[in-house]
This record gives sequence, C-alpha cells and structure tokens, in this order.
Amino acid sequence: MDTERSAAENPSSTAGSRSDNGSRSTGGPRPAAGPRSTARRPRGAVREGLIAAGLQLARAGGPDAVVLREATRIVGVVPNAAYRHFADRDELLAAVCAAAMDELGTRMAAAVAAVPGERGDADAAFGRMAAVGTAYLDFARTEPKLFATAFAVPEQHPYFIPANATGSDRTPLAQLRDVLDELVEVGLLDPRRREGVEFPVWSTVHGLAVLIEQGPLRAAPEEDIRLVTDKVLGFIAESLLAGVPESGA
Amino acid sequence: MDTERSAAENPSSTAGSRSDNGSRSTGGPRPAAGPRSTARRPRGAVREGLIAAGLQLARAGGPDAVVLREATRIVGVVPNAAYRHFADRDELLAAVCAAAMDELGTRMAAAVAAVPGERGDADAAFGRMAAVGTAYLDFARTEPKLFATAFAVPEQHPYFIPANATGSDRTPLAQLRDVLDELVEVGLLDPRRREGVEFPVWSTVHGLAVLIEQGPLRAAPEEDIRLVTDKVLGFIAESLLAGVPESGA
DNA sequence: CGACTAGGTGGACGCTGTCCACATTGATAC
DNA sequence: GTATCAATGTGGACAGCGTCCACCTAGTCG
Repeated sequence: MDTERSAAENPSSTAGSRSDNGSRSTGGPRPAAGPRSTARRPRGAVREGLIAAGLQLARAGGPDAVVLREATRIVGVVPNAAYRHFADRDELLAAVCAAAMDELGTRMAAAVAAVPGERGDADAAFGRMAAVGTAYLDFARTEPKLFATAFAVPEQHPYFIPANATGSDRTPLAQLRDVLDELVEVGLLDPRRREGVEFPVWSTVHGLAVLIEQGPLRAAPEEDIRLVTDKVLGFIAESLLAGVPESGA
Repeated sequence: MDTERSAAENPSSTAGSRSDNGSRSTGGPRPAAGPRSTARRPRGAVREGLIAAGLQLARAGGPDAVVLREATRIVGVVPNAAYRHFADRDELLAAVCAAAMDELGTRMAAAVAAVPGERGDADAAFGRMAAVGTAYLDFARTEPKLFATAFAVPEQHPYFIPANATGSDRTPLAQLRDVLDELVEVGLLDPRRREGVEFPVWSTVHGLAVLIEQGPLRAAPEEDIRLVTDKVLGFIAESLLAGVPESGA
C-alpha cells in the first residue's frame, strides 16, 4: 500500500513558494525532500511506477479510479510526464488491466501448485480443477475491484497483451485448459467431451463471480452467496464428470 | 479524445413539443429562442426525459457515457435542473440502469411469448428455455452497451428497483425461474435437481455474454463466437436435461 | 564540443459533477 | 384577491479531470 518512492507528499501548494524559481546550477540549497529535477530516474522507472500506482488505485476503487493525474501524483511527477510513456489514459489503464490479470493468473497458479499429488493422480487432478475455480472466485471476492479491473480493458486495446513479463502461459484460460487436460489424462473426463469444454466452465465461473461481485447478487447475505456458489460449482463438477465410471468412492 | 464528443447536438427534446415559449415574454433584452422558461413542463416530464436521454446515451456509449450534463442538454434544461430530480449523477445512472434492465426483461418476455405451444407441452417448454437464453444473449450482442449498462448499477444503489412502470415483475431471473418450473412440469427436468438450479444456468449464460461482449472473447471472429456459444448452450441443456444418476453425492 | 533526443516542467483549455444564491411558478391559506 | 410556500428552473462558480502546447534539461553520440 505504501509506495517506496512517494517522496512527493507535499500538500498541494496551490500558491506555492515554489523553489524552482532560480535557475539551476549554483549548487543552490535544493530542498532535499522535493527533488523536482528532471530526467533523473532510472530508465522505465516512471512507467513502472505509473502502472504500480494505477494498480494500487484500481485495487482500491476499480477501473474508474485509475486516474492519470492521481497516478502521477503518487509517482511524484507532473501529470504530463505520463504522456511520455502512455499515449493517453486508456493506454495506462490497459497496462494496469494487464497487470491485474497477471495477478489473477499468478494467484491461480499458486493455488494449483499448492495442491499435492503428481500429475496422473486422479485425486490430485480433481483437486487442481477445484483449485482453479476456487482461486478464480477467491480473487474476485477478496479483490473485487482488482478483479473488475482485470476485465475492464478499454475497447481498442487487446486483452492478454503479449506479455513477455510474467509467464503469459499462465493466463487463467491456459491454466483452466491445462487442468482439464489433466482430468482427461486421469480418466475423469471423457476425451470426447474435452474439446471446447473450457468455455462452458469458464463462462459459469466467471458469470458467478460477476453476478456476485458486480451484479444483482452483490447485496445478498453471505450465507446465500455460499449456497449459490456451492450450487454452481457442484453443477459444473457434476456436469463435467457425468458418465464416468465411479472409481471407488 | 474529447474533441469527438460529437452528436447529440440536436435540440430534439424527447419531452413533448410543448411550446412554453410565447406566453409571457418579458419583452426585452432576451434572445428570442432562449428557452428561459421555468417550471412549466408537466410533472415528471424532466425526470422521465433525463432517464430517456440517459438511456439513449447508454445505448450508444455504455454506462460511462451517461453524462449528467449531456442528458440535461438533450432534455433542454440547464445542468442544475437534474438535481431537482436526482440526488447526484449516480442516482440518475441507477435509474437508467433499471430502465436498461427493464428493456432486457421486456425483450426476453417477448421472445418467450413468441414460442408457440401451451404450457404443459414438452416441446414448447424446451423451446421457451432456449428462448430465454437466446434472448439474453441476443440482447447482449445487439445492444452491448445497453447490456453493460443494465449491470452497471452504482454501488449503494440496489438492483431491480421496484419499478411500477413497465411490467417489471418479469425480471430476467423471474422469467428463468418460470421456464425452469415449466421444464419440471413437463418432465424434462428432475424435480430434485430443480432447487437453485437457476443460478448455474444464469451464471453460465451471463458469463458467456460478458466474456464475449466485454471480456477477452470480444475480439474473436464471429465464427468462433458462434462455436463457443453453441458449445456453452449445448453444455447447459445437456447438463440440465441429463437424467440424473441416483447418486446423492 | 556541439547537436540531438528522451523525458521532465509549467500553463492552458474545455469538459465534468456539484454547490450556491436567485427567480419564477402553480397551488394553497387567509 | 392577495400573500405565502414548496417545487422547479436559472446563472455563476469551483475543483478535478484528460489532454495539448511550449519550453527546458540531462545524457548520449557523432
């Protein structure tokens, strides 16, 4: 929540005693706390900082809270500085959305990795499928604004920016596909039903998350939410695994 | 680019052509065309007009395009006049969202009513279930911005405002429940699976609509969209109508 | 060493939501 | 019939926003 580079908390100085008056040089008594000098940060620092600041704003207030001027304020630069790194506010927002999506993917990957059992083990496969769905919903519930932001990419900007950064092979969809493949491998899912089945599953989980966090169900009491969630997840599992020879159990 | 704000400059106020102008011109130094009259429209006209204007803006640009000042401009009043009818912009937006949801419900009802066959007929029941889902998706596809608006109710404002206006007892959820009940009546859905099953179904259809219209699938080619849609709807139908094995689970 | 450029700065514009004080109306109380 | 009053419209103002323009500076490279 705290930015390491927030040295610019100076209170808005509307009619300020701006010390920028005199020319540079002269080794003047530059106030240490207000380094308003130009072009001194390491390369890419401002851009990274703006995205981080935008992410912080999005976490607190959703996509609409990603305000360009506020982000620059957090970073400690003047609003126009942002235009050296982003064409406009939408491009900044798109980068923030990508970062939010990345965080969703990271959390899902962590949840999946936390399920014990090697690949090939049926119980583990089932557990990982559950983990994928649960992590998705958990993210939506614990970080609702960030979840909304991940899916608030402005029009004209593509989803899943070919990120070279954190492994883009860990997008939510990729992870879902992986776990579905594993279900087939261990025999819990009929291979003939595999093709394209990620979309019904994704739609269901995503729809539930959206209805609960942003939709008509958002005001429902916690108990109802749990009931509905169980019903929906149970429906998916039942539908997916239907017609499979009961292995023990 | 704000410069392309464009459009909506037409002075066509949706409110009646009630010429309030001439009756009491104070004579002199007024621009003749100036709509300077005060408090003369029929009761509720401005409020209704603002909602209609907001709906029109939402249809074209989504919830963010519901700009208070623009709505007042369309109606032909000064911005502050809106504050006599709505506490703030969010309250106007909430009313517009309710109207958008109403339109969704109306279209669904029309689609359901268009399916021939009396209640009790299995084919008709199945057709109506399909109509509910298809109408939902059709609305999302033909009016994407309005669909987004229907689900963009500001926090603090409740969904499904108890509208006495257009028969809004036919909310999307109510219609879905109704058609599911009919499926049970005609024997297409196991009564034991009926309880709460509207939520998985709703989640799936809603999730699909959101993913396609606002989410990562929005840039997909039309053919893929159709493929995914068929897959998802098929999945629901199959899962719903499948004879349930006597597993209590 | 001088020129170029990436990246910072300040100022300004039009737009927005919202607050204030004021004006006019139609209805109602006397 | 007139005075009062709540409802409703008006005009002006403010801060905050995104964005454009002109300028300046630090570091790099020929």
